[in-house]
Amino acid sequence: MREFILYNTLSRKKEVFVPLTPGVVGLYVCGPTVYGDAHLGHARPGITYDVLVRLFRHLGYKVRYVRNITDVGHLENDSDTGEDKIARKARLEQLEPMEIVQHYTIRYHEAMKLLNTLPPSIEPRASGHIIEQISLIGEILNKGFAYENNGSVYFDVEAYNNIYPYGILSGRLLEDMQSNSRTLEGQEDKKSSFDFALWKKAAPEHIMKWPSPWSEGFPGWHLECSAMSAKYLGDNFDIHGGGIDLLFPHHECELAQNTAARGKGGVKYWMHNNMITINGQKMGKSLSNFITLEELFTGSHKILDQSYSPMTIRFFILQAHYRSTLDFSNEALQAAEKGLKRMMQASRDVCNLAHSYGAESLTEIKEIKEGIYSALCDDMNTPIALAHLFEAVRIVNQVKEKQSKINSEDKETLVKLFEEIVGGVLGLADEQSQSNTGDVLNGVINIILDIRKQAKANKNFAASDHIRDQLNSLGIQIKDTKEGTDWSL
RNA sequence: GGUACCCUGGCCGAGUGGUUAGGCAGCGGUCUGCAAAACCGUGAACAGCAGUUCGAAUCUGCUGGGUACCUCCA
Repeated sequence: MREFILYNTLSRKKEVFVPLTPGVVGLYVCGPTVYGDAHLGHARPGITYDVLVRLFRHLGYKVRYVRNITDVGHLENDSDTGEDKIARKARLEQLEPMEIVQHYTIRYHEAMKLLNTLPPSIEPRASGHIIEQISLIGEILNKGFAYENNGSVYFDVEAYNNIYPYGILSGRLLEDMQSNSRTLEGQEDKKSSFDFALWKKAAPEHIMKWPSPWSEGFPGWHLECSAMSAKYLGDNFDIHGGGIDLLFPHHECELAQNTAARGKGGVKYWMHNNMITINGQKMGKSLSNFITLEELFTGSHKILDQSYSPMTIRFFILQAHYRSTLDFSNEALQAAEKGLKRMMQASRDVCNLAHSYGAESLTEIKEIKEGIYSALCDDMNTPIALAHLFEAVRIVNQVKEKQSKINSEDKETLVKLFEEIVGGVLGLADEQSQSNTGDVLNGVINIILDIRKQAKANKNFAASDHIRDQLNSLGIQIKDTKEGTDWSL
């Protein structure tokens, strides 16, 4: 099996990936808090970890991919009065919290499916794992790294920091943070502002609450990932992923909880995707400068010049390395759209290439293949892999245009590359296939094109142009090629 | 204020010491009744200054500009 290199946030270095169990990968990724529509920012981790999973499977690993749904415990802020995000949305829309959760979970799944991401192996919900979370709080309390106050339980960062280093993941020191902290309102229950809630006592009117040894309440946000990752992947597992904005405090707290309860962090490789920016600024809910995926797919947002297909978004994201920020702009999306179109055209053409017996083998093709694999296995460098794939596109086109020849073995290599890498690992599906337009429409258009062909043969260009214009006004594009006339909606 | 990161050609975006990234746009060409599309080819960059080095986009320092995290955020 080929060596796979992965950047580990914990060590701040690229490391050779060695799974805890040979041939098996356990991956946990922080999923969405379902209180709003998925936006372009959500597409980044969705696609990043999807490609990671696809790549591991392609390389022969068995992967268990766990991605949670946060449906409780995620507060608007860290003060005692901070409202649960979902409860708040439910109050505003006069719905049950679980109606909000159901609605946005379904919509999230739909968006992820359009982006051609594979579903996770397990998709646990925080509200379905209250028992596990309560039991984890008990362990942390027993070890002396948490305290109860007024029905709520808080993680004791200072006590923890006396034994284990708090801040190793995000690279900060508690002392630094203490000397530079802002004072927040409404934290009377906590010993220190760095302490974070493991269990919160719920107000009487609160719906999302469960009984516990301490109070009727609900679990803290950071707790769910510790509890659910351990449940489905074990106390030790290979990779924990998520957006880089979750590094602190979420992942730092998770690591602390794991260590406090079990004496070890439990995660071998921490992996973080970077942000998508808009005009150089992070795209996010709190900044309300985000574009939802639906708006992108339909073009219904004032800053969008046009709509962009899910695969365009996917391609756009894959053209940047996952650890780099990626700036959104119409220009960049349009460039991605055209590049993708060319890639997919070659992907379709490669199967129909005529190979020549006795044509010399192109060493370039082997180099391209090697380049693609080594790029993907070097911390999942998809932009480099795509660059090599575009070299393959050029070869396909040259053969297609009869500017060069290819033997059957090389052709097979190319076919496999497009199938297994473009379609399989990168997950770029062909959106242009006409199979879904219906046989009747296909037939009708073919009849019309046949009439136009006859008009052209008779040099009746007025008639042929008229047909073209009429079809155009219906949104059907006509392309005259050497082989005949292509059309697309 | 603390910590970290970034600044690459018109745009997006790879690249950690010496060789063409790639995509889009541009330009030149092929094809075509025309158009569109498609295809081929191609010029162009490393924020500024100083240093290390035989040699730096790549290492070091300074200056300028920007971003992220420190409160919820993918």
